[in-house]
Amino acid sequence: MMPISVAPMPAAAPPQREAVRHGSVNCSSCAMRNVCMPCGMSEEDFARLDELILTSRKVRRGEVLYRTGDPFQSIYAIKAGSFKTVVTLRDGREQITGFHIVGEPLGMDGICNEQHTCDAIALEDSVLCIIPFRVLESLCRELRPMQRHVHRLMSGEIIRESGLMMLLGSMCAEERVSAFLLNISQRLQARRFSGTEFNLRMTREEMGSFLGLKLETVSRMLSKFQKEKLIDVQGKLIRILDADGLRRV
Amino acid sequence: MMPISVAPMPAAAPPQREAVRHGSVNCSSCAMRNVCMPCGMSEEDFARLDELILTSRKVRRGEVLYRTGDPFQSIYAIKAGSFKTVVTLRDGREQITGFHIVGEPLGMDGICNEQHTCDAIALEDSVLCIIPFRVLESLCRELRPMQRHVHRLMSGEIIRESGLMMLLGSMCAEERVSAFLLNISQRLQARRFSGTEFNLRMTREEMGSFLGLKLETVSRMLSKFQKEKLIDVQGKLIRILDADGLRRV
DNA sequence: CGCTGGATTGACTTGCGTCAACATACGTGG
DNA sequence: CCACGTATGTTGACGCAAGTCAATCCAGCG
Repeated sequence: MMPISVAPMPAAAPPQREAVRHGSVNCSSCAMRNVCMPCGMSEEDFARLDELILTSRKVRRGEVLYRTGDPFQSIYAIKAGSFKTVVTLRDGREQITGFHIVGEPLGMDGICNEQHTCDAIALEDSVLCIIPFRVLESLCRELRPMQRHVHRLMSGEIIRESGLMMLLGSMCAEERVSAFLLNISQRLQARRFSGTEFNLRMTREEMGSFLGLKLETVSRMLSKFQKEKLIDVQGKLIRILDADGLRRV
Repeated sequence: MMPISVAPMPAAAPPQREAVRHGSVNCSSCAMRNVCMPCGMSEEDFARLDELILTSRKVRRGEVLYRTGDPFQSIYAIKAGSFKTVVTLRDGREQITGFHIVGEPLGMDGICNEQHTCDAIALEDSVLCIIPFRVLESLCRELRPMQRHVHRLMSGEIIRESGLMMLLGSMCAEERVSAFLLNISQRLQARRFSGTEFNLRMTREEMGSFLGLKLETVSRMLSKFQKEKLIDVQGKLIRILDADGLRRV
C-alpha cells in the first residue's frame, strides 16, 4: 500500500499518482458543499476553507486508503464512490464495520490514538477530499460553525454505530437485511440519489460480514423478499418495490 | 464495593436533590483529574476550567440521567458509580449499548442532533460532573489541549463501539462473555481499581442484552468458565483466576 | 468462448434460544 | 432481626434459526 501524501505540493511539483493539488479542488464550488459543510458560513469563511483543504485523491476499486495502525493525519470526505471499513481480530477473523458512500466522512476513528483502527478500502473507483486534521482543528478554533459541524460529524458516527449494535444485538436475519436495505436507500436519498433503485457495490459476503450473517443467509433473505414482492433483485441491482412492507418485516 | 467519594463536601452546604453548585466541585483538585482531563494544561488553564465546570449531581440507583429525545445540553464525567445506556426500538425491544464506569464520559451521543439518542440509567448510586457543552465548546476554541482531549474522547467512543460491533458480529457466546469480562477488568485496572476481583453492577439479563445473548446463555458461560477454573463466580462478584486462559477462549 | 469469482438453492447440523423447574439473594415491613 | 415475597440466577430438556457443506448457476472479463 502507498503511504498517503497529505502535505500540499509546491507549485513546481511534478504530477503525482496519489494526492493532487489544483484549483478545482475547493469547497465553495463543490457539488457536495451542502452535505459536507456546515451552514452558517459566510462566503468569506468558505474562501478561508478553500485555502486549507487543498488536495483530492483518486482511489481505485479494491485499493486501500488507510490500514489499521497507519498514522492518522487526515480525515476524508467521499466525493465520489464508496468504501468499506474493516476491523481485523488477532486470529484473522475480520468484520466490516461500515459502508461509506458519497458525501460521508471517513477516517475519524484515527483521532483517538493518532492512528487508524480499521482498514478503509474502496468498493469502486472513488474520489476523496483530503482534510488535514491539524488544519481542521485550527479552523475549528476560529470558526464556530465549523467546530460545531465537526462535533456533529463525530457524534453522528457514534449514533450510526450504536444503531448497528442494536441491529447486531437484537435483530434476526430477516430484519437485519431489510434494515440494511432501508438504511442504504435512505442515505442515498439524503444525497439526492434514487432511494428506490440502486447498485450495491459490495458482495453478499461483505454484506454478511457487516450484518453478522453468512453470505448464504443474506442471499436467502433477498430471495425471500423478492418472492414477497418487496424488492426486485438482479444481482447487485436492487429495486425497492414496497418500502413500507420492508419496514414491517 | 464502596461508592467512591471524590469531592469533599463543605460543612455548611445544604443537602440538594439535583445539581449542586459549590466551590468544592472543581477539576484542579479532583481525584479523577488525570483520567478526565488532558495533559499539557497549565495550572492557569485549570483555574479557567474550575470556573466553568461548576456543578455535580448525584443519581440514585435505577434513576434516569437522561432519556432518548431529551434536549442535549451537557456531557457528563462519572465521578463515582456506573451507568448503562439503552437504545429502544419502535416495537419496544431494547438493547444496552454500553456500561460506563468511573472516570468515563457520558452523553456524547447527543451532540449530533441536539438531543440524546439513548437512555442513561444509574446501575448504582453515582456522582457526575456536569459539563455544559456550549461552555466546553468555547473552552475548546481557546485551549488547544482541551480541544484535542474532547476530540479524543469522541473518537474513543467511536472505537469502543466498533469493537462492540466486532464482538456482536463475529464472536460466539463463549467469546463474547470472556471478552466482556476482560474488557471490564482492563477498564477498572486503567482506573486503578482491581482488575482481578470486581463486582458486576448489572444483572445477567443486562449483560445478555449488551452482548446480544439471553441471560441463560450468559449464566451458562460463567458456570463453564468457573468449571474450567478461569474465573470464580459468586453471584455478581467475579474473581479472574486465569486471564490468559480467558483470552485464549 | 471458456474461466473465475460470485450468487443461489437444497440438505443437513448445531449453537443458542425457549420454556420450565428450582435455588438463592435481596429488600421490606412486621 | 426475622420472615416472607419478589428479583435474580442456575440448570436441564428440547426446538429452531442460522450456519455449514455441496452442487449448480450466472455474469463479467480476458
